[in-house]
Amino acid sequence: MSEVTIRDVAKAAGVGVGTVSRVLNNHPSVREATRKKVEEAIRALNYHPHSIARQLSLGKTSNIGVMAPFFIRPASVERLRGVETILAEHKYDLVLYNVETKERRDQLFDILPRGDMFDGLLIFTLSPSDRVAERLLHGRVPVVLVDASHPRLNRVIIDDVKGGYMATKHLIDLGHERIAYISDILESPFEHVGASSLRYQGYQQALNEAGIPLRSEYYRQDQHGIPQARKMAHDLLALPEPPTAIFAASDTQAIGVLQAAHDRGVAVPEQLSVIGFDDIEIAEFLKLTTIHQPLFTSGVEGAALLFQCIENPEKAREAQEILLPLRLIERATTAPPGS
Amino acid sequence: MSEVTIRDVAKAAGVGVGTVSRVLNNHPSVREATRKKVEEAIRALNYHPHSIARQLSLGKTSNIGVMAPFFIRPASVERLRGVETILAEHKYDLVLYNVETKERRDQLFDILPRGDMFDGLLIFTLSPSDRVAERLLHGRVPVVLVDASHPRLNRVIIDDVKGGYMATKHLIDLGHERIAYISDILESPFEHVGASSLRYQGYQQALNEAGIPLRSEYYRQDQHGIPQARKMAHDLLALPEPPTAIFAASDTQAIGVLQAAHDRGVAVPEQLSVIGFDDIEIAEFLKLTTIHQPLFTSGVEGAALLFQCIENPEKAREAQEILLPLRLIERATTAPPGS
DNA sequence: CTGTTAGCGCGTTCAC
DNA sequence: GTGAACGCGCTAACAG
Repeated sequence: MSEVTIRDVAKAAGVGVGTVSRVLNNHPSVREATRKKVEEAIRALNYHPHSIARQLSLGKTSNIGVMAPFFIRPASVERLRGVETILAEHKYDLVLYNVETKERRDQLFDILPRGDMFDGLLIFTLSPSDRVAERLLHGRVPVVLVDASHPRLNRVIIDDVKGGYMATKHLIDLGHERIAYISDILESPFEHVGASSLRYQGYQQALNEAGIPLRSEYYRQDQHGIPQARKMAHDLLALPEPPTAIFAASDTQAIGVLQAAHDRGVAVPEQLSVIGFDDIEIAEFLKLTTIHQPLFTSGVEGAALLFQCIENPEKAREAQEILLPLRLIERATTAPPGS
Repeated sequence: MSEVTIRDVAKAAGVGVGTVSRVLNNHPSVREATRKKVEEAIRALNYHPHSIARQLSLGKTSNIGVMAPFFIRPASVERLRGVETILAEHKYDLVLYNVETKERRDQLFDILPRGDMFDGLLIFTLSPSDRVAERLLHGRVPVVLVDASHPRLNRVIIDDVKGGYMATKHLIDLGHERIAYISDILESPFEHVGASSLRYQGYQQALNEAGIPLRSEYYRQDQHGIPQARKMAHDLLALPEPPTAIFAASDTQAIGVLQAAHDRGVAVPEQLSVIGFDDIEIAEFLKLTTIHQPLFTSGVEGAALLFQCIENPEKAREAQEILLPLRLIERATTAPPGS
């Protein structure tokens, strides 16, 4: 089965391949009678056009590529969902390039601009260097960044500095002064992927503004993940003068903090305030105070912008920036210190 | 950029296209000197082979298709991660077909057996009918089912009946008699996707064995999701004679139950025992007692089996069944009734 | 060893 | 309105 080609159909219907092709793409100029005949043969042979051949001939793939680090993280998944929604509308499929190492990332940055395999590329969370951006810009297909940034590329982002500021400010307004920040690794150009270090800037900014000195022992970084965050929180809580509030760069990490607090019998929010970032689904269940960012929407906007670029290539050079709003969601893990 | 073809390289290097192709696929029979020359030209022109053309010529795509309902669910994501691990080893890419409606499912079942676009297909959680299985069997590419079953297809599964039994038995052994079961919708051939109804069978079996009569008011079903589960649990808890234990068909749903208990001030596990299914990442954090199934492993095993089939086509007809083990993980949400 | 040529399956002119 | 020939970019078989 399924070795049947357009030629077989043509033969069976007693017409030329051109006619079959015209029927397939419902071209107007084909007599009703012949159309019927061809459709009959198609059904009889259970013929389906070979999409690869079609792609080569058309120069179009009907695929969208998504390059994402750790697509398993709740935030990425939520974004992907948004993307999927738009793809379905356009009858496009999704080719996923997961990246978990620096090598893989660079390899993909090298290969992907070529852009065979898909008609447009979405890059999550990985901000390209100038050199890479240049390649992307001159590649065969349009590119849109989501949760990543570069001045010359189309992008949908949030203001991470502001987000960090908002979270920290909330804690300060509550009366906290011993405020810690934990995040994934900032230095690694791969791991940090920007956001955490921008949020850190916001954190510093809020502290400065309030005249609260920065304490290096209140800042910890490690690989992303619940257990790592738990460990960092333990270290923080074991300090001679432990923080009264912890700002975690992601809700996932906030969960680790909650866990550590629980381990040590530290009451949240009475003895420790915890604020996260993202507002992933379980955040509500955990009553976690957090900074909400429009995850699903970012996928929708990114995909929509990408399709605009595909349909209208000039658009691709515009380097539009879509800034999504942030919102503080006060739930039950933050309160005045010692309350 | 990137419109450069193999012919341009050939011209630039002053050789024939055949030679360039040979260099590309590092065919042994090409003199070192010419190879150098060609590689030089390739670099100079920044040439990358067009993969679509390559695929058409080779009849091989280096893609694996994954068809999954709601790939956003933690369980699917975890499986995908397992798949990704194996794909990376084989230098294959992932084409994702998300299905959220019956129509989409049927459309994919119709199109996908054609198997252009990928060299092998993984189907998650969707058990095909006999008719579809037949199509899959005669399709162009091998298929492996993960968390889905059909006697004629290769598959990696768990014993869901047994899982349901284990969960219920655990509750019974603890002394519970008023045991409820909540799940997603069983009837919908799409939504239920088998597992929940099999687990229900296990639930009934354990009850029967213990001589505990089945109570229809103790069984609820609704769409999958935390809020829906929360509502079902509320209904259960509002019963004149509420259950003392609830078995949720998935951890996600168990979270909804926990939430409802919290809403009503019902202490877990003192006044209500809760057991889930899957053992997703947050289950540990929530101290949720649950039935652990090897999610990540199922992806690994499924992908590995698929590659075996790709390399060895006879294997594809074998309809091998890989049964993954289940394990009861006792944490802190179950206890004797009224303890 | 290497250049040339014939497909891979389909869409698309271009004559008829 | 419709059939035949060509091209998409590449690999493989065949000469040389």
